[in-house]
Amino acid sequence: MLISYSIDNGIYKHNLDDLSFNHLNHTTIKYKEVVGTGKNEITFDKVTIDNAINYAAEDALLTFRLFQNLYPRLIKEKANFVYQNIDLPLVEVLSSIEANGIEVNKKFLTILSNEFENESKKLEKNIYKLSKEEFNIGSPKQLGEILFINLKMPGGKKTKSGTYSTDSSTLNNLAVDGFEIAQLVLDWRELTKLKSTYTDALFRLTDDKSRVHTSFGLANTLTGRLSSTDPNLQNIPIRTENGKKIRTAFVSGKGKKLVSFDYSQIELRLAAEISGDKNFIKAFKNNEDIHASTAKEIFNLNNSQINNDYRRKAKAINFGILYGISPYGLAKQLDISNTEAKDYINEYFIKYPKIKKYMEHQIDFAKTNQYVETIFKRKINIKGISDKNFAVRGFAERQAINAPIQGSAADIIKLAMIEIHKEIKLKNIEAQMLLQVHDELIFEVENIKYDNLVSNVKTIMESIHLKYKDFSVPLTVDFGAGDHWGQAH
DNA sequence: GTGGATGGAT
DNA sequence: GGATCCATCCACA
Repeated sequence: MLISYSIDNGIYKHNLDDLSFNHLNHTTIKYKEVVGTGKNEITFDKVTIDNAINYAAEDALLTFRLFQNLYPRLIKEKANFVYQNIDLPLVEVLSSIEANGIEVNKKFLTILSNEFENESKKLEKNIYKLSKEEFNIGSPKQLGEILFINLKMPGGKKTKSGTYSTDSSTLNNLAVDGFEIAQLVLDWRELTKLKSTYTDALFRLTDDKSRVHTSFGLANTLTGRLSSTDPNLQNIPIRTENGKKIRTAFVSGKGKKLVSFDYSQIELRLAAEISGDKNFIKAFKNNEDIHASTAKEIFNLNNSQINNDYRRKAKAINFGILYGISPYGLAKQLDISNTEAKDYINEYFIKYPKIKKYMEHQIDFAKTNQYVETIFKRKINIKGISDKNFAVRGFAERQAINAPIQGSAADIIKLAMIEIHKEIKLKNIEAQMLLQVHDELIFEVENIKYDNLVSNVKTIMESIHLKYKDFSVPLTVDFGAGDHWGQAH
């Protein structure tokens, strides 16, 4: 468990009784205090059983200081709802998730690790053949010199620090131009990344029951999302074929299943809800394919005219909107001209006028208040909203647009987690919450309790927000089950 | 030890 | 020059 007390980003207190000490070697207690203009940070790292008593003594001091210095501001800044009803009760839930851990198949991890190793060794040999010399492929500096000096390839762009850029888009361009070595390096990068960051690291972090226990950060993010470390279980691969294999290593115990529930398009739904855009709300009420629906609107298509290319473009714009897109960014994303991108965005704002209003309002609000807020009034401070530098200002503006959406989604799934945790206890459902991945919750459940879990969890996730606020847009949850995470998702 | 480059997720 | 994170590696102090 990783808890911060932070005034910048919501305020938190914890009670020692709330914490599980089953996995103290995974426990980091972090105390952050900001008073006036000074910043004072005390970090307790890797608390062990031996010093738990000392830690308890420290905690009394921290709690005292918290109430003396921070609690008055908590009230004054009206952040009390989020504190009392979301983040504080979530502490117990996270503690339980961390203690549960999730089982991994160590044999399979070993097989995967060897497979990745062998494949990357082969690639290495082929890369050296083409480069005519051996070098450290993992060094961007050496790689850049090989490609752009020795082999004289075109398109060498320097990074800030003066080395040649060798990121995936650069290498991809070279690969498309027929430079075989670039594709080999991309493949090599994928395999070595999977091995070092995932298969080997996960193996190393298992306990004596083959389970891994992450630590969740409750106050590490600007928007109110959780974060996950040691290992980070919120970025397990899914996009590539090799990456997907990693998810197969996360398994359920004998006689049990892993069940995954995920919110469908929650951030776009919240954008519709917060902005009040009629067109968007209608599409969600009718349970339409939202990207196809957007394609119809902005390209003026009928049902028979929609194809994957239109849908892909509409999807990129929808996601771009959430992030406060610029025509330049969209152009790059879709590989189209700036003017074409600008046309798309203009058309978008014509069809979804309240979205445009929302964006403008967020920027105004942030300029006036130096913060924005989620549906549940979580405050998110925004720095640089009036900066003279357009890059700094633009960044702040995009934060002002994105943070309430991302943060509201975080609030909602947190509320659901708290309620589900209660419900599982109350109804004696033999199931454990294992993971949260921003819009997804994963459980391990006795086979015979599966139906009970599904009906309860789905209902809570889809309706918990209604306890506090009426919504125009429905929230929907998809679920799946299997013997491993890949199957459940 | 630390910052930069890179890349994994939502 | 699209938001939020975290881990790994290299290179340099």
